[in-house]
Amino acid sequence: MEMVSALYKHINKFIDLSNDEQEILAPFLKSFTVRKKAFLLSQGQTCRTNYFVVKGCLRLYFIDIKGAEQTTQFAIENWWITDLTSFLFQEQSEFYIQAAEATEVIAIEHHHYDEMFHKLPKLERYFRLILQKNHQASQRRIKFLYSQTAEERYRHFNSLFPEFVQRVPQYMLASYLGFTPEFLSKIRAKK
Amino acid sequence: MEMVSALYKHINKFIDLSNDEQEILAPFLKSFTVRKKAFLLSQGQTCRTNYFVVKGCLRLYFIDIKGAEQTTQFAIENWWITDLTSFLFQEQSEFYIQAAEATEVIAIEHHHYDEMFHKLPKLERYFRLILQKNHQASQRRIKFLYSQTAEERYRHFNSLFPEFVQRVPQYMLASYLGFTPEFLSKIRAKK
DNA sequence: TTCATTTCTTAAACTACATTAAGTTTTTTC
DNA sequence: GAAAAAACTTAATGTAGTTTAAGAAATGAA
Repeated sequence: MEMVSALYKHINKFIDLSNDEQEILAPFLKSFTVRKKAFLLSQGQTCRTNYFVVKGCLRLYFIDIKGAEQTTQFAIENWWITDLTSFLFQEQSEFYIQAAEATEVIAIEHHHYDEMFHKLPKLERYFRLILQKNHQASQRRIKFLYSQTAEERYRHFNSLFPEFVQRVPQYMLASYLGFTPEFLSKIRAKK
Repeated sequence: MEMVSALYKHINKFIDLSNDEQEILAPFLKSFTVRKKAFLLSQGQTCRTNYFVVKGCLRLYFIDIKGAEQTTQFAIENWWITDLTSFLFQEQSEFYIQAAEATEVIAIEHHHYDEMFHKLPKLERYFRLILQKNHQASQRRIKFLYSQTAEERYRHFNSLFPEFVQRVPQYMLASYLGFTPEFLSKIRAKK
């Protein structure tokens, strides 16, 4: 299956997009492959792109004051990912976006963004629904961060996404869950 | 100024809403006042409403396993607040929404939600932009939670929102920032 | 204007998790 | 398939923040 049709398929889960409308959208989309560990954004650059993951896995992270990588977000199949602050205001990013695996992505450029919504107002609804899901996910994530211990967060995440836990290195997962790789080792060691 | 006009004004910062369109929207809005400490949602209820704060302050919190209140969100003037998971899927909420001060709110009911977007598709854009801001705020918040110590988070928040810090009790602020009220006292004591 | 309630403070004892450092295993590369 | 690089483990030591508990201050109610 051609890459962009994965996005059309996803959009059609939320709104009805006719063939004509797909053709209007097409020129705004660029699809390509990134290999494992390649960067789509680095600290200091302006984030010019919103990425849709067709296949594979991207992660958003920053380097904290102690020099450690802090992964704040993963994006797998059918998720969008970007540094929204940098993307919206076209200012320097403090984040990196990196491929955690070889990944197929579809990109929409910031300089096309307004035009795209202008030509296809229907997409307002699609992105509203996507952002609503995002917001919902954020609310749940904050709740877990505030109510569970490190060990509970790991066990909970592991029970929700057992296959995903296998896909990424433990040090990425540890920082995503808010603790150190050493502590994750310790948790896994018992039982 | 009448309450709902505060919302129209806010909407008009993002999209153009004609007088006619305002009249279409009006029947979907209910505005009222809640007094300090009153609840708009309690754990176990289904969240049927999305709230817009005209004036005052609402907070979203839950009770953790140890019985402590964990404030995960505040909403002040011109912010929307709801338990999105409960609101979207009309399932039992694990949260409380409580007035931190006497508060003027505008409410949109879940059973009007789809109809509202149907009659006023323009609002898709408004809510997309609002949710985009939300998502951006979430990304920044997660970054701060992952990179700063409790003390740094307090000082940073305090420098960004000095007036707000005065408005709410310290125990709400402490849990919002992810630590105990006792620790906040300690931080404030030094210097 | 007093009594009750809520909020804030202080300090000692405790703990979940971080840090450091060295060694081991796994994966990648050529 | 050997060497290098990346990822993971283990364990001792350290610390930021919690817990508990009691008292003080502020706020609210009658």
